[in-house]
Amino acid sequence: MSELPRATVVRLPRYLRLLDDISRSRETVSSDQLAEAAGANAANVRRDLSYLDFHGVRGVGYSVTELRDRIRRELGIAFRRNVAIVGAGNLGRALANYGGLSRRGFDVVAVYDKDDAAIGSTIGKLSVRNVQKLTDDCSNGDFDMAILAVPAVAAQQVTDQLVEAGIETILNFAPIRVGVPDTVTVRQVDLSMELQVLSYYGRRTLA
Amino acid sequence: MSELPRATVVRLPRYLRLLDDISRSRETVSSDQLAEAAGANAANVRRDLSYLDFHGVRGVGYSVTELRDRIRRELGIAFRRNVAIVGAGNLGRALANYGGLSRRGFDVVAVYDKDDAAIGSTIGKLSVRNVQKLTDDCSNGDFDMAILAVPAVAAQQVTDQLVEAGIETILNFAPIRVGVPDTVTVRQVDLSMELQVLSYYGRRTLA
DNA sequence: TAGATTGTTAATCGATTAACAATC
DNA sequence: TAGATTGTTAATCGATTAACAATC
Repeated sequence: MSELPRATVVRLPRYLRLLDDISRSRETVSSDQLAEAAGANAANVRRDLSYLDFHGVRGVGYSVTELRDRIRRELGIAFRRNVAIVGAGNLGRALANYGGLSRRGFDVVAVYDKDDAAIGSTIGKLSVRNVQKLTDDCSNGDFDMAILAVPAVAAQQVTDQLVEAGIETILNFAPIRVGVPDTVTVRQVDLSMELQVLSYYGRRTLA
Repeated sequence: MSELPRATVVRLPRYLRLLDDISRSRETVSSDQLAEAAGANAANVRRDLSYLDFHGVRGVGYSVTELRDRIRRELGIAFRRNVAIVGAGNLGRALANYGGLSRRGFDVVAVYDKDDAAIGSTIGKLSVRNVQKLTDDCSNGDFDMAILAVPAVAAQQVTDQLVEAGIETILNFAPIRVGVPDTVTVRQVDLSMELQVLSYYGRRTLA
C-alpha cells in the first residue's frame, strides 16, 4: 500500500461524506454513485479503493459500512488532536466557536494573540493567551497542530515560531478551491474534508 | 494564448505577491527567484510567463514592474466586483468585516441570513437582509458573485437558489490546501490569491 | 568577452479515463 | 442465466523538470 496518491487522499473525505449520508438507508454503493458524489470518474473511484486494498463485489457494488469504516481508519478519524488557534480577531474567534472542528476530532485547547486588548478576553471556555507563551505551551505538548488566523504580514513569523517549537501541522486559514461543475464556478470546500486530509498527511509526516 | 493552464493560473497570484513586495527595491527578477516565491521550478516559471507572451532578457531576468502589470491585467485586477455574503454567523460577519476583500477588488454589497434574530442587525454599513430577498436582489444585478458562509446543511439549497438567480461565481468559504514545504505540513493559502484565481475563471466562464 | 539567464525541447511523471474481461 | 458492476489494462492527458542552445 505505502503512501496513497495525493489525489486519492483528497477524494477520500468526499466518499466518506456520501457514505455517512446513506449508511442507514443503503447496504451497498456503486463506483458510479461514489464518483458522482466526489465529482470524479467511476474508474477513478475503483482505482482509489483498490489502493486501499478494499474490494467490492462484481455486479453488486461496495459495502457502505465497511467502506466507511475503512476510509475512517485510513484518515485516522479515530484520533483526536489538540489544536491551537493563533490570532483572536474575527476569524480566530469564529473558528474557536465553530463546532465543526470538535465534531471532526479537533479540540481547540488554546487561542493566542499578541494584542494586549485581546489577551485575557474569553472565547467560550478559553482565555486568550499572550502569543509569547506559545512556544512554551507548544513545547509542553499542549497541542500538536496550529491554525493560523493572523494577518498575512504576521503569518510567516508565527509559522517560524511554531516550526521552531516543533509543530508539524499548520493550517493557514483561508478559502480554497475544489471543483468547477458545469457553467457555474463553485469553490466547494468543506472544512472537515480539508482537516481530514491534513490530518492524514500530518500523521504520515510524524511516522 | 487562449486559456491558460489551470496550474499556471494558480501560480500567477503567487508571483504577483513577490512582485508587489520587491517592486520598489528591484528592477528585475529571475525565474529562479520567482520559482522560490511560488514554490515552483524555474523552468516552470519561464513556461508560465511564456504562456502570457511575456518575455524577459537573457542573462538579466524579467522586468519587475512590467511583469507585475502584465499579471495584474491577466487576472483582471482592474475590475471590481460586487459580492454578496450569505450567512451572518461568525464566519459571515468576519468576512464582511475583512478588509482584504475590498483591498482585492471585491465589494461586499449585501449580507443575507434566514434567521429573524440576525435580519436587520448591522454589520459595518450593511443591514442584514432576509435571505428570501436574495433572488430578487441578485436578479436586479446588485451583485454577480456570492460567498457562502452558511452551515453545510444549508449550502446546497442556497447554492441552488444562487444558480437559479443567475450567479456564476460562488465561493464556499472554508480553509484550503496549497503547499507542503519540507517536513512541516503547511496549508498555506491566501484569500486574495484564491479570489484572484476565482475571478479569472469567473470572467472566463462569463465570456 | 565571460557570466548569467532566458526560452524551448524532450523526457518524465502522476493522474485520468475508456474499455472490457472477469465474475457476482 | 442475464444483467450489473468490479478490477485492471492501456491509452491519454496535463503538468513538471532537466538540460542546453540562444543570447543579453
